[in-house]
Amino acid sequence: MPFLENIEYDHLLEEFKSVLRKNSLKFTKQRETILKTLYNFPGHFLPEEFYNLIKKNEPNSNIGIATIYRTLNLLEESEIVTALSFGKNGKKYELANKPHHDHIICKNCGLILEFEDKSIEKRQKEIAQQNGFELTNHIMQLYGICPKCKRKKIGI
Amino acid sequence: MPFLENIEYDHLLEEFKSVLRKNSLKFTKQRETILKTLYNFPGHFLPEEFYNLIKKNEPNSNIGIATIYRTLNLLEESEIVTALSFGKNGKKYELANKPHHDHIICKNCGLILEFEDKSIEKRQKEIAQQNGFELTNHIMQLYGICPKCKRKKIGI
DNA sequence: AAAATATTGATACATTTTATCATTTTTTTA
DNA sequence: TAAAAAAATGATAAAATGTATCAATATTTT
Repeated sequence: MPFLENIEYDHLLEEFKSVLRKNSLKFTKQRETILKTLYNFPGHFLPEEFYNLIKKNEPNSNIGIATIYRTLNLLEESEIVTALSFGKNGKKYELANKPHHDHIICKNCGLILEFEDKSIEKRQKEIAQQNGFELTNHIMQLYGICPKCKRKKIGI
Repeated sequence: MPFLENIEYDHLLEEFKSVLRKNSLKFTKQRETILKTLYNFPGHFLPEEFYNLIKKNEPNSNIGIATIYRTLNLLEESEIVTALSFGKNGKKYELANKPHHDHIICKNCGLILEFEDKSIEKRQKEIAQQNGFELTNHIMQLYGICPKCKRKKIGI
């Protein structure tokens, strides 16, 4: 049970519990399993991928797909997970407790890299202000061809 | 028939025809109507909104919704239109023949403003290079609360 | 421990997008 | 320019994705 000794995870768990309390929601086995899985599997998952991941790794949990959708929505609203939406697919979810970052995505193989850039963030804030907006968050995705696919000379 | 004398539109049309020729596709009334509508109605439309717009403005065209989807996908692949995807809705389409720009979106009322920023574009290119990517395009969407909604003090 | 409240899984339903296919339109060919 | 070839169309079935419903169950409050 490495989780019980993991400060980072414990912190996350407390944050989630706090959100639940504030909204008079309940802390359930399913919600805990979902959070734990998000923590243990860094990456970007569609709800369905997530569902399968949990079925495989927590065979006894028996979580319904509806609960996956419900919980991911809840976690997104609480800003504990971030949703990425691109391409033909629906939204992909990832834990938001890491420092903010954006994504570079390979149009050929779907590889996703993460990066962050303070100078861009700063400009974004300025631009929002210039337009009278109060900036809450942003999405930035760079698309291109990754080194591997470039070598393979695969066009799009 | 102002289109016949409109250089900008003619150019767009030629571009479209060129894409069609290259792919052994055919230039049809429906495809022309869709391109024309995109040109005449700047904005960001869902396929369904687009469908209704055409039904209203070109009552004789009688285009099926499937053709709207098919043509928007084709135009997107050809980079003649750009698709924006955010929130719970599907993709919104707009003509891509204007200078590149990004979007600020109000989380409350859905208002979309456009902007461009050369310094961000430059950084993006650098970041892609640092990661070995060949950058082809990007999406950047800033989210926040627009001035009007701020005044109304409507939270999210 | 009982009552109150919220959650769950299963699944029906809704919505959005794509696939199918007979018919029509466009383009090519001779 | 008419016939043949190729592709597109509209209608609609089917798939894909996400949400709502509801009886049963779990959690929290009292």
